[in-house]
Amino acid sequence: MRRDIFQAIADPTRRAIIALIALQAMTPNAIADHFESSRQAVSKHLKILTECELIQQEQKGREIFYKLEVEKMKEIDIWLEQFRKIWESRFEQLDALLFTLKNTKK
Amino acid sequence: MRRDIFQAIADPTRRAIIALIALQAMTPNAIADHFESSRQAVSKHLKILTECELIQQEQKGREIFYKLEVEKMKEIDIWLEQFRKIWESRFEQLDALLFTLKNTKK
DNA sequence: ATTTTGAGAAACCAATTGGTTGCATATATA
DNA sequence: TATATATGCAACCAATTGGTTTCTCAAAAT
Repeated sequence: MRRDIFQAIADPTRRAIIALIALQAMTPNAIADHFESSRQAVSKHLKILTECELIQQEQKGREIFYKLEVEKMKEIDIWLEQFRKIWESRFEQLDALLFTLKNTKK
Repeated sequence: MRRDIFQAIADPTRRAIIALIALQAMTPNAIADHFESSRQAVSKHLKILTECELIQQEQKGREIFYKLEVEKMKEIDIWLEQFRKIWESRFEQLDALLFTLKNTKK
């Protein structure tokens, strides 16, 4: 069952977890405190995020800190790149149009 | 049942459809020709993409052309922004470190 | 006018998902 | 040493998902 980053970020709770631990690593219990759902539900989300290497574990005694592998997020950025090209070129086209209008007005 | 862009791009077929019609609008049949699955399956994907306003319909006779609303993709870009800040600041930190090493070496 | 074609809608189905509860295990703490 | 705490794992469950087949309707083509 191949995990995929796009599937991982599809769930809103998972996106919230990612944002939560983006700045500092946290334990499952600490993370679960921020949500309605149970620790086990959060743990399942953490498992999915770990499987697609979006987060990493760091064991400290009996606690496990989960930290975001922010580099992995670049994969989404790379996928977006193709569309960014399109919306930017449209913007340039609009820009060129405005320039033409401005100059023909004189 | 609130549709969400992150859920929409979670499915690989849907991502492929998005990429396919990014440059030119296409009919369901034309799109389905590019995939293994049936036209009905593709139509369901198109429905989901329409519901979250990632694509738009243009009726021409009995044909319906689906075109990408590329602006909508910016929503993902905006969400990514917070993480881009983090990975860029890390890069700057690394940059600063390399700079320090280089200068202390002398 | 009849037939073919493009497409949405509905009914159905197996697989997956997000969640729960209960249990097992290892590490702290009393 | 006995107890409390942190966590993972497995079994189970209802809801959702991605898919199929069948049906209907409207627009072209014959």
